[in-house]
This record gives sequence, C-alpha cells and structure tokens, in this order.
Amino acid sequence: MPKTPTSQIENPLPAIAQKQEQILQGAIRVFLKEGYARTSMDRVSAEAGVSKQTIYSHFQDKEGLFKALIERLTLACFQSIFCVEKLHGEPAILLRQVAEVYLTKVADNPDYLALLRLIISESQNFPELAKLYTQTVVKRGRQILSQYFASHPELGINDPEAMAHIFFGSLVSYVIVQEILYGKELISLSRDRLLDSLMNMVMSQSRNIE
Amino acid sequence: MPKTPTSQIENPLPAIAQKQEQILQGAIRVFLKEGYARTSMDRVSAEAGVSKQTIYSHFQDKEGLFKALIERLTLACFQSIFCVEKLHGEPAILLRQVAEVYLTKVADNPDYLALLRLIISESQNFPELAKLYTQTVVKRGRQILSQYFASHPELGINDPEAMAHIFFGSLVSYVIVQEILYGKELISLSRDRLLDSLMNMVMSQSRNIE
DNA sequence: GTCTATACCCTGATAGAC
DNA sequence: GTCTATCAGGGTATAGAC
Repeated sequence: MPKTPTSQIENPLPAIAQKQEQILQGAIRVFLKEGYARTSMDRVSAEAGVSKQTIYSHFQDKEGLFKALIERLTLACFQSIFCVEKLHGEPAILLRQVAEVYLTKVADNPDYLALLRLIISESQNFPELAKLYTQTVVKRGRQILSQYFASHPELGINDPEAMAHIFFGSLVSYVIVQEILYGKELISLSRDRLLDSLMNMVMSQSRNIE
Repeated sequence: MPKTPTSQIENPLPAIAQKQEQILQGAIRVFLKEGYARTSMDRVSAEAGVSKQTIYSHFQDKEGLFKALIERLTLACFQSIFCVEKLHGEPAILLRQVAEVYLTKVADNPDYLALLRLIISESQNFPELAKLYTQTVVKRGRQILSQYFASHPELGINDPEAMAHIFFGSLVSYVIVQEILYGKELISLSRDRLLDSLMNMVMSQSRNIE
C-alpha cells in the first residue's frame, strides 16, 4: 500500500458501491411500481442503465436484489419517520405533531406508500421482510407512543400499549384505506377531522381519574 | 314448454352454473394462496378438475376470472360481517359485539384475510376491485358505526364519522398488523386488551358533556 | 467487471377432435 | 361443451467475449 491509501479506501469502493446504488435506484422504481412478480430483470436493467449480467454479479438473484432493496427502504422509512428533531410541547400538541409527521412522511410519499403495499403483498412469500417492517416501523412506533403514554399518568390511560395500537393503528388504516384503497375518492374524511377526534379521544381519557 | 317447465329452469341452468362454481372454487383456492401474477391457469385447471379450455369458455381470460372471483368473495365477506342477526343491548355491549364479530369473521377466516391482502396487493392493477371492496366492506362498516354513534348523542361523540373511522380502523389495522404482518409473533396484544381499551375510549367521550 | 447472446422453462391463449 | 395438443412470447439465469 504505497501511494494513496485514502484513494484505495475512498475511491474504488465508492466505484463499486456506486454501481450497486445505480442498480438499487433503478430496481426500486420498478419493484415499487410493478410489484415483485410483474417486475422483470430486463426492465430493471433497462431502468438502471446496466446490463442484466451486472445485476447478477452484484446480487445473487432476483430474490436477493428484492430483499436488499426492501431492507434498505424499510430502514430509510423508519429513519424518515422517527429520527425527526426532538418534539416538544404539551401532550395535546406533541401527539398531534407525531401523527402529522407520520401522515406526511408516509401518506404523502409515494415510495413509502408503495413500500407498505409491497410488504403486505409479499408477506406470504417473504415473511422475513414483513417481520422486519413490523419490527422496525410498527413496533418502534407503538413503543414510542406507549412509553410516552406510560410516562404521562395525568393522561389517565389504563393500557398504554393498547392505546398506542389504537392511536398508531388509526393512522395506518387511514393511510391504507384513504391512500391505497381509493377511500379518498369514495369516503371523504380530512386529516384534520381524523386528528381532531384522535386527540379528543386521548385527552378525554384523563377524565376517568377523579 | 310442455312437460316439465321447472326442470327446464332448475336443471340445465344449475348444470352450467355448477361448472362455473367448480371453476370458481378451484380458482379461489389458488388465487388466494398465490396472488394474481403467481397463479397460472394450468394450476387453476388442475385444482378445479377441469381443462384449461373449459375455463376460457366460461370466463373471458385470466383477468375476467379474477374479477368474477374477487367480486363474489367481496360480497360474501360483506354479508358474512354485516348480515348478522340483529344486535342489541346497551352501547357498551353492542359495540363490543360488533367489533368481536368483525374480528371473528375476518381475522379468524383465512379466506377473508387473504382477500384483504389480495385487494391491497392488486389495488394498482385492479383499481375497480379495490374500490368495490372499499365501497362494500369499509364504507358500509363505517356508515353503520357512524349512524349508531350519531343516533346516540348520550355518547357525546362530536364527529361520528371520524370516530367510526378510528373504531373500525383500529380493527382493520389490528388484522393487518397482527394477522398478516406477523405482529402476533412480534408484538403480543390480545384482542381483549384491544377491545377493552377501545370500549373505554368510546365510553369516556360522554364525559365531555356537562 | 461489464457487455452480447443464448439456453431452457413456463406462461396465457388457441385449434381441432369428439 | 369439453378435452388434448400446441403456439408464440417472455421469464430467469448463465456462458463466453472483451
């Protein structure tokens, strides 16, 4: 290792990493749009601008490419939702912010919307990917909410975990029904109305204490 | 029309209808298990016990067969959930019954579970089927709940439609996460705990009035 | 490492005997 | 109406030139 040890680390690695990036970016576009079975490796190679054999040299096979892609997207989705700058304010404000962040990050992002659809679609054929999504996105979401509920006894919530499911689940089902199953066109229900009722619901629990 | 007008109506029609039934039953098993793209017409013909050509003579093509099958299942799902013998009792009991019926009919029925998964999977390729599902199952469910909330002002619910979404959506997301996305194995949350909190939540709204 | 060309399989759909 | 046999097309994956 004579001359440029940094270029040996920073130059060629990014070179091959860049190809992988290029393939993944193309593959993401096709898989998210078409689903697993309808996606052909020809289409991916065309979209990524590389030959088919190049894909097979970087990834084992179609399944390997798909798994790598879903894992990356799932982690990105998690970070996008939860690694926001620290939220603050009283419960009524903070909880609404959390809900708004989720809706903005998922419902308004075609990629994460398609990811959710794809995870559900392939939950039978790729159970490990569905479990990864559940572990990272859903479980973390519930945990954060649950811990918040538990650490604020003044809210009067008996079962924080169950309430976290109801709160987060209302958002998930809103995304699925309204954005994926065309509920937007068929049953109008604005986000503000949903969030108003959701907040109202959480807050009125405190009246159970006396 | 001499001898047996009844047999002319009841005999030959069921004969061809029976073939369609046979095809549909076989097709349902394969499509629900494999999804649309992974299902081959060869597999369907084998499962139904008829030749491929027979399928094509009864249905236009693979899409036609799929649409007929999903429409039938969606209607059956709706009837299974909502056409139950009239429920009765005070709100705290009736609402819990409604929720239990939904969970029993959908979460415990592999066919309707797979139907929901399939509707979401193919929502892009068959939007009309997703809309049918949303119209019949989801919209009706919300309407029934919404009307019930609206006709019981003593519950103190400000926005019955939004509350209906939260109530029904919590059940839908419970089914999707726990039953489809392996939440059962990863995040334990019993139905009783969910229902307890859900009922608690609805009931505590009434304390907003005074 | 990357491309072109190809092997081999399975798909949806059809033609023709009965 | 129902079956057997078949077609044309596109799928994944690989071989070999460079």
